[in-house]
Amino acid sequence: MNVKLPDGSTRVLADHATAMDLALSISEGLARASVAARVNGSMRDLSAPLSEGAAVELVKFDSDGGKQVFWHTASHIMAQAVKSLWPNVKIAIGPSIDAGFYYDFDTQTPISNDDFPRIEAKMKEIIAQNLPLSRRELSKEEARAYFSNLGETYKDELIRDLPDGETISVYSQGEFTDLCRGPHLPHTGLVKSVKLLSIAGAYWRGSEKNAMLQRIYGIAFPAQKQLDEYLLFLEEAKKRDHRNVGRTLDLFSQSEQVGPGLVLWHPNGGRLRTLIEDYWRQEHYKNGYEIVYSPHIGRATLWETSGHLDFYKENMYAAMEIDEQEYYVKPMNCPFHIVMYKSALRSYRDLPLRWAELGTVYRYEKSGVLHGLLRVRGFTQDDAHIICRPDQMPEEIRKVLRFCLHILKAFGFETFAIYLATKPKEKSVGDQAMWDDATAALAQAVKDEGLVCAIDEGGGAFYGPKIDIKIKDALNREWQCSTIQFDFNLPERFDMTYAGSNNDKQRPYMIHRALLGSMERFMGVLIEHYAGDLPLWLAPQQAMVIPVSQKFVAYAESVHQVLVAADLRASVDYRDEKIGYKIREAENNKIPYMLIVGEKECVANTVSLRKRKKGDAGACALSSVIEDMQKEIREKAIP
RNA sequence: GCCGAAGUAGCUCAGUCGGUAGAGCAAUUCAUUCGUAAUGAAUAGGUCACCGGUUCAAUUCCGGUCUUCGGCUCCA
Repeated sequence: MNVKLPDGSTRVLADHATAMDLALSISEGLARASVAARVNGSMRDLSAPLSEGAAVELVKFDSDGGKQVFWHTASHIMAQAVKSLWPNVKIAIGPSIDAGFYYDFDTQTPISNDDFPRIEAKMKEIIAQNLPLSRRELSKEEARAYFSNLGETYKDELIRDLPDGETISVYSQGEFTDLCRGPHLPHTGLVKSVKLLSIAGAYWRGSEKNAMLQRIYGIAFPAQKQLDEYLLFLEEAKKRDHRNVGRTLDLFSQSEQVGPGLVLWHPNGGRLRTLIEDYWRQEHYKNGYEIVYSPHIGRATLWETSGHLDFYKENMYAAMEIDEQEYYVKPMNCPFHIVMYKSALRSYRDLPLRWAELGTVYRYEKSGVLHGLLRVRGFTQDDAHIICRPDQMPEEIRKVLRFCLHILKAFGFETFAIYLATKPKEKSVGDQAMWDDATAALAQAVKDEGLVCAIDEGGGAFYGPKIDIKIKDALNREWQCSTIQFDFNLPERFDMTYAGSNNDKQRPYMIHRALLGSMERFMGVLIEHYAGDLPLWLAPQQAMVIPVSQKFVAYAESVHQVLVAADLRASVDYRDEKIGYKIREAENNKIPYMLIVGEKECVANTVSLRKRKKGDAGACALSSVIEDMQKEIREKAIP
């Protein structure tokens, strides 16, 4: 029989040959490295027989699909190990994830990380046995009977919910059998290295109403070296953690006394935030926005009109009474902007209006979700509302998307993942034509910018479709910051209107958007992206003048004066310490420029330049250092 | 909110099978006046998260609360 390979060539194989046979016919190395096969576009076991004319691609670990198969098998191995150590444990689900795998268990006695070595040892035994994974297909009834006999009630429930008549596949390795669509590795021996990483609770089927299961996360690789590299990566991520960097750079803190999810910005963090905000304001004015301010609280009637007291109350803080009137702390800025809109009659000639506010909002977030700067209870959104006519809408969307990317790029983010969320299936407001128009405009804007987006079908808010932009950081992790959302709800609720050209009442379109998301989250992401090594234009401290000894303090001070006069953020390390000590500290504090001054510099009227992480660069004229710095600032150069 | 783990000096962490605690770094003082990632010595610093209970005695055991961490759910 003939099969087609990805390069377009065909290969002749014996009848009933498998993908493994194909691999072996090409090379033994390929056979060893293959984890599965993509046959006519779908993933199959290497042991599955091929059919005449099939298009076959051998999948190795280094592809996304290969990793999925590999980690999925690893999760089965973990489940087998756990079952063999605790036979009464019930197994739930165990998929591969972006990085590794997990398996959910229902356990009588809790498993803890102290048990990881035992589980890992057991897994290694299973791996060493090179157990083949074999696939079997059962009818729904057979499968249910099989798993309920074993007392695996979760598996039974999963099968129960599959469509009738569906063929159900199970995979076995040794004495362990699991419900699984597959495919899997041909045998357990391919998993050369494995490490369990963490354990956490997880609801069965992700619902708070269901039982809490124990989820064990792990990672595995075809070679020990890859595991070592991955563990190194985890360490790197930990080093970048904005909570640690924030402490060492003295950017911010949180306090039990102040309350969870509330951020204290220290002078360094305050400086960074001011720099971001100043740039943000400047760019908004340049791009046709006006900046507005609104209060932190508003009367209950405002939130009744907006619908927040109906739909968002659980996220809002309790009312406070002022002069026998109820007031609420704002969880959003939009109602204020709308009331502002309504403070005057608006004409079609006035639109579009683009109103931006660095609006500080407070939301009750469940205690368990708080996380450093990334998830807090009080935060400042870089919010804006664009109020426009329907005919202006596509252009406004294009503009806001372009503006968004412009701002994000200025901060050094170059790659994005864009998601277009469409009309939800259940509840929504606004007629279908508006949804279609708006969704099409969003999709078109993404296309016009030469970008691609993933469609999040039904993922929109009930009040309109949206685009979410996730930025990818230096470690390729995605962070949600920007969002561009249509709102068909609030203009209606507040009865926003403008006078059309015939003096008829028209309803404007309203778009909410945040570019950075919130100051808190964005700064958290920024810190992790740069691991604290901020670009010069954002560095709270741009230069440190370091006198070699106390004798040169006066000269150091004169250098400092020149830097300050040039609008650079500099200080002098006056301390009576050795130069190595002061340099070490400046490096640890991620100060971009160190200007060392001693006898030589004092005499020659120069400075000795040392750039962050780059080491000694020798003597330079102070003026040329300043020029370099100013250029670097102007260009927002990436370190 | 739920599951699990944790909270000891400013930071990172030891420790006490119940008899009120220790290191390194940081800080302060003194000496040193130094050339590109840690000079030396001394000193000070803790209601062992908080509140109860058990006990002759609790930082240690028990209960509750708060906070943090890892997840789940949710989300800027």
